[in-house]
Amino acid sequence: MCSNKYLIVLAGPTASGKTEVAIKIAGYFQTEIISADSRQFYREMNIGTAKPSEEELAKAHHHFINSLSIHDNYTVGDFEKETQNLLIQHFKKHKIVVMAGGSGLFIKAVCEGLDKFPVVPQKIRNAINDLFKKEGIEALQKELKKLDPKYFQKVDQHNPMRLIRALEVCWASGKPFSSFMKGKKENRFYKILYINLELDREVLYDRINQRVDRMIETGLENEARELFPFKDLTPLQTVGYQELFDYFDQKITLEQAIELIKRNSRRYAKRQMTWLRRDAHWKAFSPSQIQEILKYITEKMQE
RNA sequence: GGUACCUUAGCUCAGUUGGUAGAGCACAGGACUGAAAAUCCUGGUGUCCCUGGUUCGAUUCCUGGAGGUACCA
Repeated sequence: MCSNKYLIVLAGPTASGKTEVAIKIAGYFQTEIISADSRQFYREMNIGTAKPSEEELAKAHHHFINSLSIHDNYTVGDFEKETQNLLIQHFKKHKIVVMAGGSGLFIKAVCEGLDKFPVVPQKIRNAINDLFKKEGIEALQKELKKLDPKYFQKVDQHNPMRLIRALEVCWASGKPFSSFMKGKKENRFYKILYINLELDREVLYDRINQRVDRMIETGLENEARELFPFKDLTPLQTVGYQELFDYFDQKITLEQAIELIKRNSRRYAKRQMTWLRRDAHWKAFSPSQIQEILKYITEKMQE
């Protein structure tokens, strides 16, 4: 397919400098930014998600940031759909757009598409969660083995979330989960440039640790305290909040919570890098190589 | 200054009746199609403080250092 529309995907681990680089790219090409940071969508979460500041948000239009409440139910499927609609509109007038974020699955959904699965009523998920709570993972394994033996062979059988997800689709549709999996990549109507920000591990970890200290200084504890009543909501299953919730519950001290936020952020960054590593299409830059990045994009668009 | 105890992985420590060692955490690698900042799997990374002695062989026993902790002066 021939297209002169370009989606610039800017990824990289947390604290690698995506926000700043994305704003510079958007500024240079006079375009907008689509966020692919699944936690920055939520209005109620600010400091802990390292959301762009007011000042940064004013420099470029950011889509999806502050678009949701923590009380909303939102899935990566919704994100894929909304982003496609947005891109259709956007590319009518513009040639290029930037998508920046660290949520690998969300990026994949936009770039390659997800298979279509039936909508699962909340009741069904609750029922399966109850089953898990009462009878353990063995019950989930047994049930999935029965309903979708093909996927059961493939799935990580020790991972309750994988099992629950597959089972809820089986229960909701009456068909095996694997029957919905076509595994075919979507042909997008735009071209995609994959850019990945990389830093030495030591430097990255140092940035993460310092950023956590800054979050604490700027009031993360108060932000988390206001969200404490909602600590069981999915959006709050997030590094930087769960640790403080444990502190509020007097399970750990504040100092311990801060150390854990740092550690869990480092681990999160490591998982992000693992996710990005599995595809070879990333072109790596350091966050300071703005000129090189702009040049790379410009050259690619002329090809 | 004296006495006692300690020194083993990045950290806290266990252990080796003398055959070069193992836990927790930290860390590393990986998986991952609607909970994804979630969830799950795998992995010990080492001048056993230094020096000399005994011994086939010393991280382990003995001498002498160095550093640390506690108590007594």
